[in-house]
Amino acid sequence: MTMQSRDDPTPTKRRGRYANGQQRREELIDSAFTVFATHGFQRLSLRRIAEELGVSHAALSYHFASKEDLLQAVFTRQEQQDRPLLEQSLMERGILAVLPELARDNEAIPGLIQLDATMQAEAIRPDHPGHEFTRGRIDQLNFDVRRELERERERGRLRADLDLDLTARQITAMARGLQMQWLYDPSVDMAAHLTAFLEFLRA
Amino acid sequence: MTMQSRDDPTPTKRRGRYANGQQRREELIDSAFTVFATHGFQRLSLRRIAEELGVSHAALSYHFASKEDLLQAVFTRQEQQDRPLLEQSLMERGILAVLPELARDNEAIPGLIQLDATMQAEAIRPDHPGHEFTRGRIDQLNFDVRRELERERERGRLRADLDLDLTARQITAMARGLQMQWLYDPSVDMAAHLTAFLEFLRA
DNA sequence: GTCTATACTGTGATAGAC
DNA sequence: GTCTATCACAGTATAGAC
Repeated sequence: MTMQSRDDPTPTKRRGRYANGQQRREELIDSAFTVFATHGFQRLSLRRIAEELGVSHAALSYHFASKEDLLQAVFTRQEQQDRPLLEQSLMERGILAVLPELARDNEAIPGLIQLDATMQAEAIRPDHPGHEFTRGRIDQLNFDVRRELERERERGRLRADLDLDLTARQITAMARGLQMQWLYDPSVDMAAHLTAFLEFLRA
Repeated sequence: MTMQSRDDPTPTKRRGRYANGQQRREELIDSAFTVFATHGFQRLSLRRIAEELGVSHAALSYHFASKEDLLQAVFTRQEQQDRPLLEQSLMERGILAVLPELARDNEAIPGLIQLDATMQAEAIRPDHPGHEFTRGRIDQLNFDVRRELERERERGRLRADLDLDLTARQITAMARGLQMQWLYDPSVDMAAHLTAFLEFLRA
């Protein structure tokens, strides 16, 4: 269950209409990723983003079907980049130890966290173009967390009486809520709040 | 500490420019409140809202300094309406019992919950006109929850080893996160997740 | 005082020139 | 393939009718 909700054309070429616009697209995704992660993305608009990337807004519109498409590409890129290292950490130390660290790491990329929170809120509308994508990310996260909790339980590090579906959702919900509060007040210690909660879950 | 962040002119009259536009404003707030709570507010725009209320968008702009001003007025109205009953419930049964009920009540007004979530995400930008207002609401909520937790502790219903500031934020964060997930999937049982968490806190 | 009519700026999207 | 030119719609502001 990988839930690859993005269309992924074979890396070399496809999509008939153009020969290798794919490569240009990848370049733009990388640039956008960097801009969002560092510069912080205040006042997000296609024209402003394009300006940062040194292209026209229409050029961006050519490479990405919509603004939503661009943002989704950035997130998919991030996920793919972080996945290997994350899986390794989880395997070695378990989610109970890794989760607070993830929260701390996120403090280094406020722009992406803000973008994520904004996207998620905007896409609540069922007819929003990014609705299914975002819903899929939420489900996938809950699924992944649940799986990691199972592993912890197998290792005897988790209380035996927990409903793992429920617990997974509690964790992802609290993490989300803490992110929002942290965005409004950077002195909020996301990791500390998560750690205190995870203590309740330990065997 | 009431944190009355709205300007509140004396009920009778003030504001020099008009004699009693205040009353018309109140009417519009009531109508808007009803529309948001029931109709669900999909595709929010001043023109669309005005259409629902049976006035022109310019008329709305006359009574409210900005779109943000209108939305804030709606939320302030809701808070003032619910406050007395809420305080009574809290006094009688305590937050540990009332919170899950509140979550259930919220399921009856998805439009307002969605509006709330959207506003909160949009106002993350420090230069957003609603930033301070929203930040104030978050702080106020954490403050109120913390106070109620203190009461529960005094009544001996709460574990003695809890950091109440931290616990309050855990609660509000999880509640927020659950709301978001529920907006994407109405089968998510917010009350059940909250109840299970509050169990950890009981003496 | 309240509202209609109108216009200004900035947004995301897109048809068609190159 | 790429990007210019243009579009429809957003929030906001204001002039003037009533």
